[in-house]
Order: sequence, then structure tokens, then C-alpha cells
Amino acid sequence: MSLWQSISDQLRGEIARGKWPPGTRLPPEAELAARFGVNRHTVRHATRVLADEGLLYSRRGAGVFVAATPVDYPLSERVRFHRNIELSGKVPGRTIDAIMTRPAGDAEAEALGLEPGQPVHVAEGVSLVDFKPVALFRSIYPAALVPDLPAALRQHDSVTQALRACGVADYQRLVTRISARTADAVQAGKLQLEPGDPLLRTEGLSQWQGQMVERALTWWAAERVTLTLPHQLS
Amino acid sequence: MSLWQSISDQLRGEIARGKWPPGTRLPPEAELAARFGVNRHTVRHATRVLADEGLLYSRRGAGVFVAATPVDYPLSERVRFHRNIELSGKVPGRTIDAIMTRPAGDAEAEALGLEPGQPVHVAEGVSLVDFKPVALFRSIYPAALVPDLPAALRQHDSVTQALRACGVADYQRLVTRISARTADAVQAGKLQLEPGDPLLRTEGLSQWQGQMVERALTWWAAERVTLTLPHQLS
DNA sequence: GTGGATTTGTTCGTATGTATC
DNA sequence: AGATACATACGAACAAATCCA
Repeated sequence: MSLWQSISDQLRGEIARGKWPPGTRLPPEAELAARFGVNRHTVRHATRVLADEGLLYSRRGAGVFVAATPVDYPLSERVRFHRNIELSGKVPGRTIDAIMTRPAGDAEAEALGLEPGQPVHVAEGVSLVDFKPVALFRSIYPAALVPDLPAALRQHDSVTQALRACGVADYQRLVTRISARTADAVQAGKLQLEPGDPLLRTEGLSQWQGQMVERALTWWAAERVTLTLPHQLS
Repeated sequence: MSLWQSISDQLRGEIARGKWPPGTRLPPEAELAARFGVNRHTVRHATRVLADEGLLYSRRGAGVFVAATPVDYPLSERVRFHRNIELSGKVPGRTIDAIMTRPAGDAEAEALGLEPGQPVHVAEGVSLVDFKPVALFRSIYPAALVPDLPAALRQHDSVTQALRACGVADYQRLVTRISARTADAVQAGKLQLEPGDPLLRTEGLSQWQGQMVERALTWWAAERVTLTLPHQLS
């Protein structure tokens, strides 16, 4: 792990544990650099990443500050459902309705950079927060890249862990598309909503070492979740 | 303007004009640095910003590539409705239903970092793409910071221009929150939808020189727009 | 398949500019 | 006005991943 990553993780932990409450100013970059025994650029790299995530913001001449607003479901470049939910102090969960392997459709093939008809794993289920349903998901993976994923998904609680078991260590979200639809009867039933209630639909494409590894479709119960986008401050 | 900004703008323009089609590799960083007469770090800063916007992605050891997928409405750190729409080759527009100045409510005051009761300007209207309504907006600004904004909004076509006329040169989006609702009769009428149709609701907070300058509430006709989040690749 | 060249990623050092306090 | 602190930009070196002969 790179230096800036470990510094970034350490600061994130300190902020989470309340060592730096919202609104407080962090020590100056030079001081942090001395504390971690690195160059000031390395500290800047670490704080820039945290600013990307929305935890920090910087003001030229003034300092680097801890952001005030806690977020609900941050869509940052590394989207991890379990970790996101755990960080907000709730209990993540998941049920799986179906896991299958079948030829890719046209849209799926294009999204994943495959030829139509090549095999993909598909997992469908419900995401839970504090044991209540918040979202339906349908995730699609190239079978050639992660042949043993179906077994791994059954074995592990989180997608991140299952992918790691298949050798995909650190995938990153390339893009997220957001739209909204109303729930049909089936969706409403699974999410304990009424038909016609609004759903947030996200389509996320994730990459690992230059290859597309996941196309994740998620339908969120809009009344139970707010997606937040932390933006960077350059 | 900083060097990395002008390089970033120039590359963005060349990509938009098709000089570097999707999928092609850009010249190596060293070559770009020589071309622009700057250090390699400066080129990296510029390309990192474009990667944040989703236009580029980099693969260690391989190169920097132009992303394949065009995006619809990118919610990057500098959200500009007019520019976004123009870049996608369509005609942006706007009607204003009301501009008023009134004391801030509690939620507005907190979002903008004001005391409740301090005056804010409020602008409400409809955003158009190719002369068809796509979104309702309600934008709120601290009156003390931009006292002449109401006149400027009437005079200019875009919020960006109006704010610049009031001395706010380069505001940045701090955070965007996304949720979904169904349209009521009034919203449906203004957006030429049916009541009950899904709306995407975004709340954006923007900052300029450490001060909150805008709280923008937008209700998008979900069937007419897809919001996209380009993520960064570190 | 291997080795060398290429290319991006990380880290250091240094200097100057600019906004804030 | 001076000190502090972040922003920008330069240069150098090495690591790590990729690519190609």
C-alpha cells in the first residue's frame, strides 16, 4: 500500500473516531508531513482523496477543515455497500434471490466490453440496512474473468469479499448513471413499498486493471435513502 | 488561470472536436509536457481533472486513454447547466417564474451557513433543453453576498453568468444529494408530465472562496434525463 | 518466454505565488 | 505589514505495470 493511502486511512479513522470533530482545522500540511515522516506532497495527496470523499475541504491560506455534514450513501470512486453502511453505524445485509450464468445480452455485453453471447454471471437480490430492505440489485460479471464467483457470492456476505476471493482485489467505480422510476408490483413487494412509489435507479460500471468487472443495477427505495456525491475541491 | 487549467481546457476541447477519438491513447505525459512546455506534474494535474470528469482514464504502464462512453449530464465538481447541455450538442434554455428576496428558513439558513432570518434571494423556474422542459429549479443565494443577483438573473441567460456579474467568478459544487419523488399536479403541469410520474430531486450546495453561495434544488423529469457521475481513477 | 524499453504511479526536494489571519 | 498556510510549478529519481521485439 502506498504511503498516501495509509495516511489517508489513518486520518479517515481519526475523523471517524472523533479526534477531529466536524468544523475543526487539521494541523497544517507541514506539521502532518512531519508527524507521518513524509513529504508535504504526500500529505496533500492523502487529504485530496479525503476531500474527494467529502470528509475534508481546504481553504487557501486558512487550512484544511473537517466537513460538517455527515452523508448517507456516498457515491465515491470506491463504492462498497457494506463498508458505507457500516460507517454510518448501521447493519448491512443482503439476500440473494437468484444466481445464474447465461449469455450476455447486447446492453450487458457493451457495458462490460464483451461480445454478445459470451457468458456472464448474474446475481439478483435485496440489500438490507438494519434488516430492512432498501434496494434491489442485479449485478452482472464476465464469467471468463471470475469463473468461481457464484460459489464465492454464496459463501461471502459482501460482493467485495466475493470478488476478492476470485482474485479481484481492488475494483473501482468508473461511472454511475442515475435515473428514477416508479415501482411495479413485484418491486414494491420485495421492497415493502406500494406500487407507484418512487425508486432511484443507479447503474454502476466498475473496472479492475483496465477490464470491466461489474455492471451493477440497483433500484433504491427512494424514501429510505439519499445518495450523496462528495465533490472534490481543487 | 493556472497552467494546469489551460492545459486541461485545451485537451478537453481537442477531445470534443474529435482530435482524440474515444479509445485512442493520448501522447505520453512526457511528450505532452514537452508540447505544452511544462513539467510532467503539470500535465498529470490536467489529465487527472479530465479523468475526474470521466473524459480520460489511465492505465499504469499503458497510457492515458480517451473514455469510450459519452455522458449525459455529468455531475462533476463544477456543475454548469448551460455548458453541460451545450457540450452534448443541444440548446439550453430557462424560464423564470419568480424571483424574490425574503428571510431564510431554518433549512436554508443552515445549508448556506447563515442565521435564520437573514435575507436570501430565491429564483424559481424551469430549465429547458431544445426548448422542452426537463427540470424545475429553486435556487437560493445569500442576499448579503450577491445583493444585485436578481437583476443579473433577469439579464443573463445562465446562472453562471449572472453570478459572475455579481463578482462570483468560479464557484464549486461541494456536495450533491439525490433522491426521488413522484410529481404532484403542479410539477407535472410545469414539466408536461402526468401526476405520479417519477422525478429525480437533487440538492446541490456550492461554495465560493469558503462561503456558501448557492443551494440549488432541482426536480428533473426522470424520463428525460440521466444523471451521470464520472469517478476518478487514482 | 524473456529482456529491455516505454509509460504511468509515487515520493522526495525546492521555489514561488496568493489568500488568510 | 508580517507571518502563516494552501496552491502551483519545477526538477529528479525510482517503482510498478505494460508492451514489444
